[in-house]
Amino acid sequence: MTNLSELKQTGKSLGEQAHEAIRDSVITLRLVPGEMVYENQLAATYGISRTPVREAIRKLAVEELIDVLPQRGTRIAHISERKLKDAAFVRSSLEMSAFRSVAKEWSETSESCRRLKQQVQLNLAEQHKAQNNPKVFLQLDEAFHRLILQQLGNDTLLNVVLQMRGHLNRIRYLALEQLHDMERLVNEHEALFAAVTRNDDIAVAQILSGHLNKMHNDLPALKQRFADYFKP
Amino acid sequence: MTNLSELKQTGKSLGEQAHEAIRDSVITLRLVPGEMVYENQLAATYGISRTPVREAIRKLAVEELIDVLPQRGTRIAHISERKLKDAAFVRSSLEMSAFRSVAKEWSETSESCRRLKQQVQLNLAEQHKAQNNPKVFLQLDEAFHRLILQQLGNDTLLNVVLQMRGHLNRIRYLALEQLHDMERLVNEHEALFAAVTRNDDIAVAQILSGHLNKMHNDLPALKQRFADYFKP
DNA sequence: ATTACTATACTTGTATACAAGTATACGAAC
DNA sequence: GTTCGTATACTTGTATACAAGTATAGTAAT
Repeated sequence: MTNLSELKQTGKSLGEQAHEAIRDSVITLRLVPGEMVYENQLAATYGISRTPVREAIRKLAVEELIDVLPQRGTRIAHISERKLKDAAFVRSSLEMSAFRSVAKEWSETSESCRRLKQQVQLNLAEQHKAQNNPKVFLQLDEAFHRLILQQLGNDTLLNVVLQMRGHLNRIRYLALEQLHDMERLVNEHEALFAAVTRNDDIAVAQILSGHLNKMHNDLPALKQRFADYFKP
Repeated sequence: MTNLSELKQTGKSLGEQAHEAIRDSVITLRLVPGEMVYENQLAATYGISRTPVREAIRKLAVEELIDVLPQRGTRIAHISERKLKDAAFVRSSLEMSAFRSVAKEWSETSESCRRLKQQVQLNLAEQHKAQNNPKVFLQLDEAFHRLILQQLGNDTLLNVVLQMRGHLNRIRYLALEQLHDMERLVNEHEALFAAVTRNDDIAVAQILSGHLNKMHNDLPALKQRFADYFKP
């Protein structure tokens, strides 16, 4: 696991570092849904005091990744179908608007568009190479969406999408080994970006709409297999 | 202003109460953009210690309503045109999706739809009566949008919209006295809801799209008049 | 006068001490 | 055996003490 000295690296405050560390642990399921954790325990784990740990926990509670039970402890949030559905709706709405907007304003003469195109093409090439490595592929998938969202220049939107993806990614990590159809996902990514570069925002909406709904297929099976992780 | 004992009321923790109190002060401009505040000072104001004040401040910093300058103090965030633009985009995208979805699933036979209809009609009647009271009208306006958003049953989306509105409302409070065209806004609200109740999601999108862009008209004038409040 | 240095009085960041609420184990009463 | 009450060992909530960074005022050197 993560020990104390691992945190002492950067210029960030202990609170921020604890936040990132705990958040990552929750999303990648190293801290399993439903598990109880305690401020003292986490503080000891990271070799820091309760204060920065509390700060981290409060932020994660706002995100609904953990539940604070007053005077009783802190629980890693169960995976909630309701929350998944809601987060998917928000993410979909925002990515749809964002991608369409980027498509509408795409121009090969724009410097930023050209730079983006290079990065995306690099990313897509790596996606092809990572077909047999689900974890790497998942990160490249994330990076692809992020690259295009960044082109919009709306950090607020980007942060909301990333927050939603925190919840959605928990089930993707749950289904890591079952991550199949990677080839189809790459193809969709390529079709999506092609539509962007020819200013075809209608096609973008069409492709993206189908693309984002892929994940829900495995849900029933996952819910059965990892019943303890889900909200009753 | 708010004193200490005002906080001791409810079952909520001091941290939550401080968060609500400070947040409200920021949005209603009692704490003016650009002003420096200090944890000790706020703690003294509310008659509590620094700990719950810090908790509140961290949450507000995530929302970008305040800036924490390490070892220097805390600044009430300037009004940023960039942030306004970004927040408006996010809000618009989400309300558009939400309203359209509510319109598509509207049914007069549904119990929840009938209940909502009653509440909305009551709200619209009050909007008519509040034509000469901008502050009340603003709250009714908020309530109208909130009522319909709640019908979607997506708390996550609602919370994101409310967060965006925190930023957008600061300029509405700035322009309180100039809040004109209230009659037109009511009419738009009525047209909007009428479109919802006849399942006309296309009209909903059309009306809402124009409706949400109204606020930006006054911006240049406000920026000139309250230059200190804006980011340079 | 200007510059460079230093002391100082702030600030937030972090650790720790204390208050208060919750669940449980245990035992007495019945 | 069951129930009730109580002590106890936890937890988070809050207050305070201490550490460390920042800006500034003042002073000495030039």
